[in-house]
Amino acid sequence: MNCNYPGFITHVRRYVDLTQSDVEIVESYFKPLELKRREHLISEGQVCTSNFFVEKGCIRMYYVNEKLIEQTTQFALETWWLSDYFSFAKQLPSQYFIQAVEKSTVLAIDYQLQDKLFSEVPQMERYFRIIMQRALAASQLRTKLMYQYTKEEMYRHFNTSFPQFFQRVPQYMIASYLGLTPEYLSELRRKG
Amino acid sequence: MNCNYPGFITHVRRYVDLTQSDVEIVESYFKPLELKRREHLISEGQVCTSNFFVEKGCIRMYYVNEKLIEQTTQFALETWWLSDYFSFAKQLPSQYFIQAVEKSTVLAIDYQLQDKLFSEVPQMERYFRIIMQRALAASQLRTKLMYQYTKEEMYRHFNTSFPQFFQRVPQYMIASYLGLTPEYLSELRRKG
DNA sequence: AATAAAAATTAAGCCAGTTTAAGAAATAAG
DNA sequence: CTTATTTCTTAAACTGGCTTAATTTTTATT
Repeated sequence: MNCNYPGFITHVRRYVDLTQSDVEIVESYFKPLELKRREHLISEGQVCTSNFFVEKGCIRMYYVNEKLIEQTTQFALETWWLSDYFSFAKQLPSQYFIQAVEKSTVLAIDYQLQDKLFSEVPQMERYFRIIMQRALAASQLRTKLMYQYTKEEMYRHFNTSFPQFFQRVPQYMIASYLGLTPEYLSELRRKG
Repeated sequence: MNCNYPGFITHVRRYVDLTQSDVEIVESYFKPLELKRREHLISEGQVCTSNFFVEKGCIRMYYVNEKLIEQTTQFALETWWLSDYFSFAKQLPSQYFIQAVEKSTVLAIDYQLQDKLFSEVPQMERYFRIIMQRALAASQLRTKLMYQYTKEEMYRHFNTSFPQFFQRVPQYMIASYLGLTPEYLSELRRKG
């Protein structure tokens, strides 16, 4: 395949057809970002001007709560999109940080350029329609898990569903994402 | 405006342009449903074949938990879309019920017809891309509130942000949606 | 290899919110 | 208007998970 971002183009082609010339146009709209571990894509107070696609690595979104603790609200691994969609859609300041959890490669599409891309390659509007719907489905599923599981069950579910994740991400971030304290997560791990 | 579903067409036109002939095509794809209070649109085990737009009234999505209690996960008022997007996108059985909370008018677009609509009126693909992104933004906001607020704060926030809602919806549904027991909600209301 | 900084563990005390159970009030149905 | 059903309230006992604080382990830096 003749393209610069094979992970990304393969992903797009799972949902829509792109000719070779489409691929070249599409790629020209995306900016690759090489991120060191713990490097930030955006910080609280900035407008989230881009939507981010994870080519390689892992990023997270978090905010800092009133006790000055980082509360992780989302992770994104390879082939996942992540953004503060409120800030992105309205171009208003974000309350979040978006940060690389480990060394990562991310593709960024700018809010300002999106519409131009859609008019040049209409399939990309379809691609994003499908991606947004899929993200919404994932979000509904997660909401259901948060209602139906106890904190202990959240841990066990997450641990058995994504065991590799525990190797890649510090425990305190996982604890925060699951809605429990690091101390309690530690207790649950000991229990086995 | 010359159309059958003015609430809906006005909403679409907030996001994309439609000619009069577009309007006629679009409307032909939607099925109006008149619902009595407590009438169901879908039940657990069925495939959620439609995406629902609330013209008038209020609908909710809920599942029945292991204690046989109805757990409400979402409400939709006028101009909001609601569906089980996992079941809808994959055409697999749903774990949810979708029900009218009060007498309602809903427009349904069928999964099977969606793609035909998008090829006839491409602006509708754009409309749904925007709607899905907006729903995702709302979902991210809600997730943040669930992390940062205590149950008492959830109640107070909801109560001051949507006071009319308390008049329209039984308290036990609201309690469930906010993630607290009806007993505790009652106690909070007494406290004022 | 030595030092500093960050992350994870352990344990005791505590409390926000649940559970249980019974009764009162509101709404719907005949 | 009467009865049945659904919804809401009250209160006491209970507990899952948090807080606090001190210690150990791991990771990063010089």
